[in-house]
Amino acid sequence: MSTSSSSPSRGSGRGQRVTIADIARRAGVTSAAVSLAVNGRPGVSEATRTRIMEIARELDWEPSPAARALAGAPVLTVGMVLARPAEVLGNEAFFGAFVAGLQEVLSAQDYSLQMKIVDSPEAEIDTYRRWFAQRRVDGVVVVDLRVDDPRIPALEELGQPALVVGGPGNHGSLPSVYVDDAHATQLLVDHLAERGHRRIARVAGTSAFLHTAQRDHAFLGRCAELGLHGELQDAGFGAEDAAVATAQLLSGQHPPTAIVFDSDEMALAGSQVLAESGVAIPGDIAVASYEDSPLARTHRPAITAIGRSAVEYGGVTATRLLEVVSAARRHRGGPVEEAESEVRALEPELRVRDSTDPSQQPGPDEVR
Amino acid sequence: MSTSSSSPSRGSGRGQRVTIADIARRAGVTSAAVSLAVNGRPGVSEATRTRIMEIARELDWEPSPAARALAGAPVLTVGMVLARPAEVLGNEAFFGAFVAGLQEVLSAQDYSLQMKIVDSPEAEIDTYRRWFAQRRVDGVVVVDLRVDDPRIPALEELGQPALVVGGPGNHGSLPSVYVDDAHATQLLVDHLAERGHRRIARVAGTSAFLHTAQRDHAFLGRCAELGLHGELQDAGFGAEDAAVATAQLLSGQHPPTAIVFDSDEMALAGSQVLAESGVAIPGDIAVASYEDSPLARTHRPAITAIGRSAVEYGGVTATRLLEVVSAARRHRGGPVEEAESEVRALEPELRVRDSTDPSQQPGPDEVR
DNA sequence: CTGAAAGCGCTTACAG
DNA sequence: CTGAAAGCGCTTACAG
Repeated sequence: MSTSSSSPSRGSGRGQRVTIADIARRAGVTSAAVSLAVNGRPGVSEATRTRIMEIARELDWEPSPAARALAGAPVLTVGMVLARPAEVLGNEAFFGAFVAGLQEVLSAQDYSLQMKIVDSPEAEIDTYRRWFAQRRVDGVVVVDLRVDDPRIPALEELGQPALVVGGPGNHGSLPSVYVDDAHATQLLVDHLAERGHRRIARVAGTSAFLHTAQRDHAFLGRCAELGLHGELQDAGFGAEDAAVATAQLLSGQHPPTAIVFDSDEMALAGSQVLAESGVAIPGDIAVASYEDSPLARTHRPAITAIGRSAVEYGGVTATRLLEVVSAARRHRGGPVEEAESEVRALEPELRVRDSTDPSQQPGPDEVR
Repeated sequence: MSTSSSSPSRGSGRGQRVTIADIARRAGVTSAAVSLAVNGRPGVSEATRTRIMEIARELDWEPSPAARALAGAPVLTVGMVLARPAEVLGNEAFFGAFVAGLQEVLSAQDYSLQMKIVDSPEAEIDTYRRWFAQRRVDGVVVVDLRVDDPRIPALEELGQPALVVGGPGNHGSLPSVYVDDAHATQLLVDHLAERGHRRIARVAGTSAFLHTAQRDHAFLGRCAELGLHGELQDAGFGAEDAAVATAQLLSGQHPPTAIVFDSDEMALAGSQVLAESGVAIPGDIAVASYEDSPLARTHRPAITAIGRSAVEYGGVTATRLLEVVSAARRHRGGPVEEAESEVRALEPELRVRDSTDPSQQPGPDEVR
């Protein structure tokens, strides 16, 4: 089969990319038919579709995302922008796993993820505006939801597919997925109460984040319900702030007998301070974390933590975002579907370890 | 100024996007002139260029990446694919900071970063192939360099802009950036030798990685030069493997008096094992890490570590990749420039702390 | 179910 | 320095 049959390539043919025109020529159909065939759309018979697909594979054809996008098709990319100090990303066990979960689902649907790090909410909003104006993305996922988040009204006004990670509530008319922080809080408090603790402190991360506020609220609420003394101690995010907060708790009039930290990093830093001060864990003070990680497991005592399966959380998020994107595509311009606009991604789970319960033996699931 | 002057929009004008044609009409020039003007290319007078730019801003014009790409311009995106278990990303302080450093430089040049997580080197190579075939990216950055890395020949064959992070050496004909692991190793060993240690162990990560092999080699070499007893203990990456390796070292005939770990996570896990076994740090055994992090600082004793400024490393990488991309664009098809094809990104720096030297007082730089 | 055409929004030679 | 045109590789109505 000689490939050089017709039309000597006009112009300076560099690269000589395979296009649907090449496939059409070989198959003896028009390029429109090829388009329908490879996109699995009705309009061609099953027989020709099969033939076209075979030729496409034979020719090693790869669709041109640029051409597709220019012609109005989805660009098969979703975006996520992060407005946090760069270094923080590396210090959180949660984030990498969440991204991995996102990627897994997106890749399976041939979608890619575009990420950008900026240094302010304004820059973040501006990025959304430009991404959509340029048609760089089909939708975005919004993380680090804040209590009074300026991104929500901005995205509502843009009217483009966006999925909010966080809640419940506070996501305006945008669809969202969330993990129930109130429930996680209850699991922790109840567990500690069962172990006989009456004075519990919570070392909390940045209060601007919605989930921090929700944890605070649930914490104080649950403590009140159970007749416990609940104490809040603000800290930024990060090891050093947590260490300072822990030291402060120790120096108080009536130090707590249990401390709950907002992340694994904070719990580890706090535990160091306790150990250094000669405080036994959990003998004198019990320790627990809202975030699990390998270090939380290998630490001695191993740290009781909430497991959230960040990978799964990411997966649910991606799945939902893709739904939102295709729904928006279906009825363009129409309002985003209201039904089920808020989805609980997964259930938090309490992993009890030595730091709150010395009787715990590392089970087989801890060994890997 | 009425906007409705000419040509009633043909077709079903939805969205009514602003294009260079609109700008051209307003400016009384051709759209080609607009293209030249907004791309800062010669061919239009300074006066018209200024006028065009003003109109573009007035009209809120955003270039269409799809149209640009289709017409042959760069797509302003670089890619990075990761073939590691998803969860690992979250557990390493290095990675997030590295990505942040990349982003910072890329964003400033209006480039974006596309990331993908896959589960094998084959899938990674396949991703490169498709990315370039589809013209999704202008170039890629290759991380986690392995000793005998199949990606190198694959990328050489593709002949597309790619920058290898790692080395020195082992990057074939591709350009690379690296941090001198041999030097870092020497800093660590020399420091421990100065403190009087004669039996030093190194708990090493996955030996498939080139930098692990280079550290191994440098470690044994430097120990030999100084007449020390150097011992290698293999471990995967991650807390649990490091804990096991540390326990093994302790149970040996002649336990070392100092242990160097390949990452902060490993050093923390190993330190736990030591503490649990009643081994004093640094009294009985000194501990050091190839990777610094907030937890390494807040740990007690604070852990001596190599500082690499992952953010800066990422920045240098991005800068170099952009150079490679534009060089490739300049002389298309021609060979990639050979000169300076291997760049040392930055100098490792030893941060001495209590875990090797109890006399260290936390300096003002440790407080933040 | 299939064919021929217009159009997406740019860039790039190529004449003037 | 400027104008008119072709072309990048698809998709999408619109006729047959």
